Amino acid sequence: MRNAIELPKQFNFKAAVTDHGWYLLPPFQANDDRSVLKRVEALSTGKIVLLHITQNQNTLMIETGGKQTLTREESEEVVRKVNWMLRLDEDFRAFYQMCSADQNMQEIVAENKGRLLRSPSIFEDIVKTIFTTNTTWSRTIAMTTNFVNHLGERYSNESELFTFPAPEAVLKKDKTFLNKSIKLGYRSDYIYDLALNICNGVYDLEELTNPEMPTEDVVHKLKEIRGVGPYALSIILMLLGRYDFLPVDSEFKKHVKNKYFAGELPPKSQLQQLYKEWGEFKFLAYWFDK
DNA sequence: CGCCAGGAAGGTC
DNA sequence: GACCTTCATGGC
Repeated sequence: MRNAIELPKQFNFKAAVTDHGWYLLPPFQANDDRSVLKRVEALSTGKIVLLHITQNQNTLMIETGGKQTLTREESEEVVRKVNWMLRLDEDFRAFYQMCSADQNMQEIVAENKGRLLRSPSIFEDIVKTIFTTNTTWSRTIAMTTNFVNHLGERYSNESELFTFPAPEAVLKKDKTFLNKSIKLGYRSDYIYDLALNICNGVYDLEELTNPEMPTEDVVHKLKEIRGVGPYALSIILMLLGRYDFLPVDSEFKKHVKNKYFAGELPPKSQLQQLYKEWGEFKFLAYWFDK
């Protein structure tokens, strides 16, 4: 089955997919030349589909694998989720205007960059962000792969592909399982508590996707999540389309130390002042400064 | 063995 | 606020 979405005039498929590392984490996968993005996704009806997403001129083609036929509602859900993942509705005009005025950011406008891939659900993005803290990228891939393969739903009988687990699937196991089998280490507590608070209705993550909500309110709610500190907060806000906060981590420090401070790291207060002229686009300014 | 990896929590002062 | 220690795990 096939769905088509008309793309914005300024759109770069490969950049949107690969300018952030999420496409390397299951259930996302890309082909060798990164012209196709795939993903197993569970729809709210319970049907599990394999999405095959690619660009054909000014149209985004979404094929759902196999012989499956989708109802109208299921098709609409697929389109809605792909729209969110690739940020097709996000308005980059103000950012591009600032880039146009900066000699070092001309490429961003010329190549229609700025969109960074995100997961269909904010739960998945928060979990994956916690998997990036205080560890290496290879461990992040390992944790995500274990998490998906042990707790996700299988695409089909012959398949080794799985969905990203719902919070309910996490609660079917205990923290020891998360620790020993999925090897989340001390993050087991964070992930279990997050899933528990979602299922209990303590957290309403969907409201965080509402663009009308003031950023300070989103920040306040995200800070309540154990495992989400300043770095993770910045990443999650970026994934929600809010670029006000810098992800000041070891990678950020390495970058600015070499590029702006001749190998000598300045005090923390000074780090937070970097890119401040970019206002609500500080994250993107840093991200594309690399 | 110790140190660190795209940190964060919980504690002290 | 600024600092300190501890937290699993794996790579080196």
